[in-house]
Amino acid sequence: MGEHKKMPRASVLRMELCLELLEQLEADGSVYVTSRQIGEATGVSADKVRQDFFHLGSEGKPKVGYEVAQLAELIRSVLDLKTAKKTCLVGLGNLGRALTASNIWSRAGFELAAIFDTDPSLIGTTTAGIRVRNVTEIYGVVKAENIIAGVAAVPASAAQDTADLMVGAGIRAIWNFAPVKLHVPEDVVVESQSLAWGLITLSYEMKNNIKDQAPERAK
Amino acid sequence: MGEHKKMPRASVLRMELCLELLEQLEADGSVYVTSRQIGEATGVSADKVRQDFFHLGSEGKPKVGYEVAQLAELIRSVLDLKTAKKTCLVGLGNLGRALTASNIWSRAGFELAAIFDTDPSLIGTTTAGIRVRNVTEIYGVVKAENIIAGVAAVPASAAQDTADLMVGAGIRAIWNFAPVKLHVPEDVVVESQSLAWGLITLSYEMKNNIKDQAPERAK
DNA sequence: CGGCATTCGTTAAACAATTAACAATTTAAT
DNA sequence: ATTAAATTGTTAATTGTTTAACGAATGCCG
Ligand SMILES: NC(=O)c1ccc[n+]([C@@H]2O[C@H](COP(=O)([O-])OP(=O)(O)OC[C@H]3O[C@@H](n4cnc5c(N)ncnc54)[C@H](O)[C@@H]3O)[C@@H](O)[C@H]2O)c1
Ligand SMILES: NC(=O)c1ccc[n+]([C@@H]2O[C@H](COP(=O)([O-])OP(=O)(O)OC[C@H]3O[C@@H](n4cnc5c(N)ncnc54)[C@H](O)[C@@H]3O)[C@@H](O)[C@H]2O)c1
Repeated sequence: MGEHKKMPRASVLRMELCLELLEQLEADGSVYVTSRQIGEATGVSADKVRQDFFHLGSEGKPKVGYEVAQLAELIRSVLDLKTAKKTCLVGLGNLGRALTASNIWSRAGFELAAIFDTDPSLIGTTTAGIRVRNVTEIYGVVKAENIIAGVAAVPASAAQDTADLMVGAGIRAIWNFAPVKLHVPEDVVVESQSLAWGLITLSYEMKNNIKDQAPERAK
Repeated sequence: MGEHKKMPRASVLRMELCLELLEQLEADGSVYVTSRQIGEATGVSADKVRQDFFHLGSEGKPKVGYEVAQLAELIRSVLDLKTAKKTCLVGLGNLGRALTASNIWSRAGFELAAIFDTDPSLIGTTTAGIRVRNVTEIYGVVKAENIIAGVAAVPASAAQDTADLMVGAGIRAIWNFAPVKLHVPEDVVVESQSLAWGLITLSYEMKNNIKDQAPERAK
């Protein structure tokens, strides 16, 4: 059985997709699922699915497949989705509000515990049951509440300052939505996500797909 | 000079980041920029920057760098960001509202031209100057308005149906936010984007970074 | 019980992307 | 003018990911 030192990033992303399917299967009462079925449903080749599970240290039975509940648990464990991670949001603009209202936090073990902004008209209001505070309070709140992760949903011009504040307060991981490279100490993890990526790649693919007479085969 | 048949996907994503920087430099009045400076600002290695520009068919001058405006134009051209692409949104929930309010469309040449939903309490209301219509009207509207792209911001259970409707109406590209693999004809481009990816990878990285005594060097 | 078909775990080969290297080119300095 | 320093375009080496292959394990069927 394969031991996993570090998993390819692409595998991690696929695990997320796979877990989503597994949870659905679990809800539907399925007990076993094969690599082929997983591939069918998620659009990933069965080979790749098995290779990914190899990285995890897989547990399937030939001819039967993988036990759904057990596999889901393994993925949650490797991705560390079970341990609770208290999180703060900085910047309650359009994006911040959407994130606040969404249900994505708990799936990955994150719990939104504080919201900060600089806008006086927002400070003191309540969103999703959380009181919005002045960003100057971040140091004390993060320490007091033991918050370890932060989301930067502020304009690009304020992103580095926000990151510095977060790092100073002791935050170890930043989910950044501003289109800039954040400079942080080595022991702080940054995951940047530009929402525009999707549109840009779509634009490029559209242009190419129209020209291609032999488009990529679905696999 | 290198001709570009197909650019690596990763390069496309970096182009987006680079373009953001170039536009800022343009606004600041800079005329030239070197690969090293671009790398510095975007967090990409200078080598990779030059390799990416090689794919584009680069135009820099040794010792001087690249002409900012010209390079930006080249990227816009290769990514096809200039041609207008009329787009519709299906599903005006939390995510849909955030997307409607955001300014990401125009940068990539997309124009939000129609909004559809099934919720009677939404149909007929106006958001961002656009009247929300019943999704049953999609066929006629897409034809009449010459809409070529669609955003699926509906629950996972409705995503494939939505995709089928879009394809039936003649849409050639789908930006999908539901965590499912959409089955579409080969000549339709799908770009799926799970917002949870960021959190999942963050979770995995946090776990690994804490354990690592020799964390990845910033490059 | 004994073959047959299926599916897994693993290894190996093919492919793709990143990093490194360097000659060619341009500017600036002496 | 000539040299020195910087930076590009491009090729080569390295690294990483995906695809393919196949023996071993398992269930199924006669
Ligand atoms: N809205 C989107 O869909 C979208 C799409 C792509 C990228 N983004 C990026 O996400 C970020 C936020 O986008 P948005 O649309 O929510 O912006 P927004 O302007 O709606 O909201 C920004 C919020 O941050 C607050 N803020 C500003 N400076 C601050 C500071 N120093 N400290 C704390 N709070 C501060 C503002 O008061 C405001 O509430 C931007 O970097 C943007 O480029 C957003
Ligand atoms: N909100 C987020 O931040 C977030 C995060 C991660 C993933 N997602 C995904 O994005 C999608 C949308 O999320 P959301 O939070 O906006 O959901 P939501 O429930 O807030 O909104 C869904 C909208 O789609 C409409 N709808 C439902 N069925 C439809 C149909 N058949 N045709 C047209 N419209 C229909 C509903 O009326 C509603 O307005 C989901 O697939 C979700 O998994 C959202």
